[in-house]
Amino acid sequence: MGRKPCCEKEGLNRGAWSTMEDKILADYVKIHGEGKWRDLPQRAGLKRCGKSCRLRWLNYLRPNIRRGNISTDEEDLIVRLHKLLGNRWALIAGRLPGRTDNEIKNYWNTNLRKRVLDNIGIKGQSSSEELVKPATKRTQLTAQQSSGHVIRTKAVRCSKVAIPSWLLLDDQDKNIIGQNSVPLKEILSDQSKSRSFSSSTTTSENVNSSDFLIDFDFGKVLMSDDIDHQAKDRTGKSIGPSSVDQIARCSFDDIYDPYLLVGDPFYQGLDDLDEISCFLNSGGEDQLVIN
DNA sequence: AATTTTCCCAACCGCTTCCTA
DNA sequence: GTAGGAAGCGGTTGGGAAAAT
Repeated sequence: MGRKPCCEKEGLNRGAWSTMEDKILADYVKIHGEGKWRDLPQRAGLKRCGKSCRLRWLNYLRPNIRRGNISTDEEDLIVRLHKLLGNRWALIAGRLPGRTDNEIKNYWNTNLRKRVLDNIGIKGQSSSEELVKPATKRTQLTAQQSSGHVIRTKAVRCSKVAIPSWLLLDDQDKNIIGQNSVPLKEILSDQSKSRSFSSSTTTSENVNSSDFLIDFDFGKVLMSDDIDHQAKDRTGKSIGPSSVDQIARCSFDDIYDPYLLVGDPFYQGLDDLDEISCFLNSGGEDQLVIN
């Protein structure tokens, strides 16, 4: 038994794509559009697996793909986004126009991971230019990986996000939260009733009732350039330009850092985003352990 | 100059989620 | 409500290029 293969493997081309194959695929997609990848090879006359065609299109042939060196700005953004999102390469790529998840993943694995690991503990260095590229050796990397804190993420969609009250904007902004919002206070209250909720610093009492756990399509919101909102920080001061997209951009400097460094009472113990992520992804099934 | 080692990245694999009948 | 197929995603691999010996 075993998993059914996505397509017949026999008689299919594998490995690097030829220019002829690229042309056939690009022409086909230009005419017929994306999608129906499973049927595409047969229709287009390609001896390739549908998944392979999809990947080739998305990572290489698609228009507006940016190729070439990743700028220091992009690099800095990748580091910040990775700090926030973990190995959610597709989400990270969504913030870097023209870059693909595969490219960012590769760039992270070959360039940034080592540098970030090397700089753990060195505070106050936000500029990637200050990060000196080490003479990387595979053996050194392996040693670091084995001794370091390697976090393996599960391939799950990020669909819920906790919004603290101070990040909630005005009434207009609350409209984007949607119908499925649940006050965190309620959730945590239920948690503490139904199970031993392991928290040394946090109780449901010090959760502001206007903090929300919301259903959230991160990708959609981040990709949106249309919705016009003003972001305000916890003091009410305007912190952001006037679009959600830009809020997303500025959030990593203006929201994320104070999020951890200043610390809302609720978030004070929650500086381990993985704990939050696990908790959210589990739909409350996992215990949220706050140190 | 030849060989070996290391690095990089495109492509593959398998799992999860989404969609639809 | 659910089963099955399609699509999306992240981890891993393989091979060519570059660097080191």
